Amino acid sequence: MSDGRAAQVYSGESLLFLTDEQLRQGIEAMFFAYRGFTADPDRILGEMAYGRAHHRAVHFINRAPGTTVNNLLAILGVTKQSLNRVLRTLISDGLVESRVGTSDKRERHLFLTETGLQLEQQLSDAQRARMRSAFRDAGPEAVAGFKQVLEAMMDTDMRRAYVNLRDGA
Amino acid sequence: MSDGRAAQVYSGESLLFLTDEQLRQGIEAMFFAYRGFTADPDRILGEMAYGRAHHRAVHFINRAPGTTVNNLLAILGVTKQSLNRVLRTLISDGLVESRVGTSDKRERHLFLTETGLQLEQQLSDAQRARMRSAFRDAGPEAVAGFKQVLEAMMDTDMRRAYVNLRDGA
DNA sequence: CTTGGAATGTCAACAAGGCTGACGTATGCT
DNA sequence: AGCATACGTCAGCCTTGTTGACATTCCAAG
Repeated sequence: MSDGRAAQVYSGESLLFLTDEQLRQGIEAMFFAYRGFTADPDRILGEMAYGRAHHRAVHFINRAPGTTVNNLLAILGVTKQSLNRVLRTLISDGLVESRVGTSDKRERHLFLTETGLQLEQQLSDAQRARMRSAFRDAGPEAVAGFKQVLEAMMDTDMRRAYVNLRDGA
Repeated sequence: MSDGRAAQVYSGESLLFLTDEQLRQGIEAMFFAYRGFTADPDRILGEMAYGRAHHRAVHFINRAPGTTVNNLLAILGVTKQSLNRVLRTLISDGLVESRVGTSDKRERHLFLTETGLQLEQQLSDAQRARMRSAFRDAGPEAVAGFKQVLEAMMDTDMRRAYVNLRDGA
């Protein structure tokens, strides 16, 4: 199973960054950092009747306005029932608008309303503030490495979704 | 609120890595990567009666054998009731042993049994495999940056916990 | 020695947010 | 006409988080 020893043995050069110890550090760093990553928006959401699931929906609708439900489903990686519960509250609270598709009337295209945009701003300002601070502390080279490793850690489908969003598919 | 524009304006040199666009990429990278990060252990846990919470408990007990419940509570950032539910099943299933403290008999010290160690190995092998692959693809400099940014993203308390674990407190 | 507080465990109730399964409706395609 | 697709919804279940209340055990201070 574990080839950490092997990695150490092979490291005539410098594969020391692949030791089990280094990998464990990476795992724990992901765990603790993700907590920080979600902490600020969670605090804001906690004061309202919303949760992390609402944040995710609002984020990606803002990111790709007019996206369809199926599309969002694929990006979020949840079931339609799960997403629907969230969307229903967002729509009835007037944060999200659902428009019937023009070419294909089966599809619903999702948009943020003014209120929805405000919430998105509030949440992403909070989350960006932490990210900005972390980026600034670490510097541009570190940020490049950070993104490189994260991208390599994604499942293939998610990497595709990520790259599409990034490069404007 | 958002000072992304400001960052761009100030970037006589190279603060371009602090633009809102770059920060958004970082945010989405964290989101997608974390999904990959937990996917493999989740699959294994799904086949048993366990979930991600059990994984976390087992991981940190293995990491610091003999740790107390309070200690684990602080690291995991959940309530004792929540943790207790998980620990109870792990103990009654014979994966974790809880020993009354010698110096302070109020404390319970937690250890993995042989079976517990096996599960931990299985889970962390799976998780390390993905981390190793990502590290290898990205290379040592990227890994250094990855850890640097993640560490800067943590809450102060969690950073302390992380560093203590890393440096063997 | 008594008492207060700390550490732990447990019960009950609840909520968010996942899941599956089943079903209905509208629409599009062949 | 009939099948497939997109979406919504109802019902029920699970995990994992939360509060609040309360009991036990034990250390330490008075």
